[in-house]
Amino acid sequence: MSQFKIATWNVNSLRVRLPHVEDWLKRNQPDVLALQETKLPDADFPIEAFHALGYEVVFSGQRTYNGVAIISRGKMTDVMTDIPLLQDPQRRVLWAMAGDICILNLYVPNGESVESEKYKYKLNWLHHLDLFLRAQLKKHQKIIILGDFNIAPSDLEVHDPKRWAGHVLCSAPERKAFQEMLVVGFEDCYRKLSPTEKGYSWWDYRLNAFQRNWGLRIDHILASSALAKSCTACFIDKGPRALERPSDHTPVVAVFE
DNA sequence: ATGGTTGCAACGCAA
Repeated sequence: MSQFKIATWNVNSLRVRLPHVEDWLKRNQPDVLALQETKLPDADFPIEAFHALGYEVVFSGQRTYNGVAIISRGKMTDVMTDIPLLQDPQRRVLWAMAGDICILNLYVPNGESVESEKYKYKLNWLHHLDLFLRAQLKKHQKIIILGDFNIAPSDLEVHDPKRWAGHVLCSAPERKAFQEMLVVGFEDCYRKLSPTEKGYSWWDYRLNAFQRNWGLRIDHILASSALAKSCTACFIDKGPRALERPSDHTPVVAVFE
């Protein structure tokens, strides 16, 4: 493999965003694209649209909420849709191998607010993810974790840190859980290549947040140490967020060579 | 910046 281009995009309904995704694939030609919030039951997944563009697909969906998919140029094997020991009816996890690289596509729970039961669910979910990652790192050298983490890892990833201080997506326990992933053996590709740049991947639909650049960087691509060495680029493509009827997230891309 | 918008699907829930 000379070059491997991988991207993540929370599309907030694949039914609505399929034209954007098709157009983006044609223009950007990634080897792998991980999607979150497809909001589609598996029976309704637009398999043919991706085959027509020369891509294989695997997906784990549900009606109305959540749903993840991996779009890949090459065949995928060893597909898993759940974190062991985490009984979760919500479809948020998709693991697959593409060649010798393990891909883990995540739609981490949002948490709603730090007072919410959903926040407890988020932290428990992240704890089980940590256990799973430790186990997988013992078996595999090359792992990429990517998706909507619903965590802004530091104040550098927040347009207005004072307004967000202590709130969900920015709270200390969430940031600790993210930091733990780096400690066990992953690197944040965007931060590795752009140590001080303020780039966001999500902007609220309300109050013209995108036009005002009131955003957060909550969509991430993490690479295991063995792979991170070969990451030559990682960038956020703001283009799709500026289209008519956009997702509230925009794609994040990483290149390995 | 404590209101506001989007998607789903049904007039509320999740983000």
